[in-house]
Amino acid sequence: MRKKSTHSTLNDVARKAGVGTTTVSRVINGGQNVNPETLAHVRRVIKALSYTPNQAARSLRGERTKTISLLIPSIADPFFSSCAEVVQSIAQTNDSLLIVTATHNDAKREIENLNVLIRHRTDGLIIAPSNPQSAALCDLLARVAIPAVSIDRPIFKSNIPSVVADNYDGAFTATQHLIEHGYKRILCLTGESDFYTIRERIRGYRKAIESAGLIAMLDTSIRDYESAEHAIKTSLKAANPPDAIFTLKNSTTVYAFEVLQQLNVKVPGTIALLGFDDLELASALRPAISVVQQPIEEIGRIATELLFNELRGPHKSRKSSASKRPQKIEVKTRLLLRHSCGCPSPRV
Amino acid sequence: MRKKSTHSTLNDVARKAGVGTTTVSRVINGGQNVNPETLAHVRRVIKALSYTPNQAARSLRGERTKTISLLIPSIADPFFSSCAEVVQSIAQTNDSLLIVTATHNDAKREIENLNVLIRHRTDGLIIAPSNPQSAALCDLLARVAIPAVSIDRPIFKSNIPSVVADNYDGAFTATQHLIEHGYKRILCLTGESDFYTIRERIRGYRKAIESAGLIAMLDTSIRDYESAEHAIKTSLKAANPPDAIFTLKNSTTVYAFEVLQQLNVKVPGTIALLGFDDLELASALRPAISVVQQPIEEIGRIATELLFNELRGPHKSRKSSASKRPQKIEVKTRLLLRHSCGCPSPRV
DNA sequence: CTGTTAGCGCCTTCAA
DNA sequence: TTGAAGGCGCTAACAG
Repeated sequence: MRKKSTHSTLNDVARKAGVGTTTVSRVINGGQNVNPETLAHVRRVIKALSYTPNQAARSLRGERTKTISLLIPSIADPFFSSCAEVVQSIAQTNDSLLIVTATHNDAKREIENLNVLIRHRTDGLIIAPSNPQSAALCDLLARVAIPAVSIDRPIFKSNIPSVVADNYDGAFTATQHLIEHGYKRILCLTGESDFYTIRERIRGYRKAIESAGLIAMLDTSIRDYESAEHAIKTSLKAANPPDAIFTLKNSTTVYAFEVLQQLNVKVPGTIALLGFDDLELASALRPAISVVQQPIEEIGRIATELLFNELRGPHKSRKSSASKRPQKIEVKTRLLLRHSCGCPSPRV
Repeated sequence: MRKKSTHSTLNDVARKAGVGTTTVSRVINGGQNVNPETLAHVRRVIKALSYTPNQAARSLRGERTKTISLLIPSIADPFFSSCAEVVQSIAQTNDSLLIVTATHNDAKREIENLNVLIRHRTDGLIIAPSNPQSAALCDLLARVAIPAVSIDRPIFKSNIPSVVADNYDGAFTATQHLIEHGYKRILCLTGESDFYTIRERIRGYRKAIESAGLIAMLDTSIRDYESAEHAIKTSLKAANPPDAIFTLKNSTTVYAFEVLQQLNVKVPGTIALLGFDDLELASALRPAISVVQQPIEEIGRIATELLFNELRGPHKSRKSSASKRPQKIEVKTRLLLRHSCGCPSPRV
């Protein structure tokens, strides 16, 4: 008969302390209504046995599992890891653990991960949906009534609240800034244009361009350095080459920067550059790259607080105040003007 | 009488299907020894009820919790988030979830987090110990017999295996490289010098310097841009200014780079620069920064595989083959020669 | 203030 | 091939 587990149980403690299990339970839950001496004694035994309550047993009784989960495309991505950092920190404040899974923007993996998380009865979900339209995701989320908040991208056709950057406004403002610099031919390089965030940014760019009576120049073909090189070279050789480039995502910004550098194009002299999303070393580059900075930490913070609010106050699920839900919180971005857009270099 | 939980249980399924719980249990565990028709029927009911087994109940019976945990200083740090990415991926392969907690190199938080993880009965631990010497950590880890592997830094006085970069060798090789370039006065800028990794790198630097008959120039005062500026300015004004700088951690490298740039010092012309740890945009900077690259993914991979091996084969805990444990696996670093060290710029 | 008891959902003997 | 029953560790009635 080998021991099931190496951990001692509440029962062990009770026996060894010569008290009932209830008393021990009271002790580990704050020690209300326990004789001070008994309390001290039991505490001593607990320490002696290095007893730690078993969360599984508690969860089984219907309590929370004290875990929340984060479903993101990638953990290594600075955007999402920054987000994870604040989510974890707030989870900790709420006495909860954070489970992280990576979906790699793959709907199938997303569902699989979600199922595992459901099996583990995680208390709540923060999710950057691989596909905002996914019916399978909505169904699953609706079937198990597990509190969820989406980040970075909304989940359409569901009443799951979402916290996203104001991509439209960010791109609009950025484009306007370029226009104010006097640039007339602003080329927009997108990267995968099928993402919600990218589409929103394109919308913003378009709106600003059209409002100014300029013409939109969009290239959605950028995938890597080579495609960026091709796109930029081509546009430079055209009759009306661009005088500014607006890149819509991190990797595209880097490719564009490297290509321009490689081609010895003067930035911002010949072509200005402005990117969506901040880069770690953007200010150490020459020229320092101006960017639209997303409020990552804030997105993570708001989403997590929303989630824990939901967990604390089990909202009347359908009626009444819930009727006006499907909230979508858009957090404003910030335009970080460094040098590549044509602004004067700030002193460090 | 409100329902305890919204989830249906194995019992619900059994009742609805008109079979015993055992049969349902068999079905969800592979369906061995079940009449094909019964099996199909039960499966249908399971689907109809969107039944998902409750992991807490399984764990309570003594099974694994199917979770492993990562204790790292910070999730946002690219080094550790890259590591987390591969750990999560391997965990997934092993049908396990990954819990991540941040210690911020604070021993107290580390212990607290660990206690929570123990309460959750996590199956295993991957930990970058805040302090390799911590007795409290060792004690705790020894008391609960929970499989653990340390990364980035070893845990001394314990038989927990560790997977770390070969910091000594990396620094040694890097310093030698600078020496081969002909630099005679190589200044080493450390950052917090009380960390294991930094100390190892200092050892490597020293060894190379001394082997070459040069004299070590060490500055351990770098904490931010200002301290870096002060340190570099001071050394430049000295009788024998350095002709190369070797920085021992990421942030220090960036500070040094910015200071040199600010001071209009020609790199690598006047002073060469080489850093420990790779930077996201190191190759986009001018000059592109040469670095010692740590095998992050490999460290994460090896550590996680070690952990799951341990979990699979509950090793005869003390005797026999275990006697030669306390393994310490040192993974070789890679010298990435770009331009700042004096090497010719590689074409992109 | 304290103890007894009945499950929470699941798996695993043990019988049939 | 199937089912009944016990127990994993814990907490919340419900007595004393």
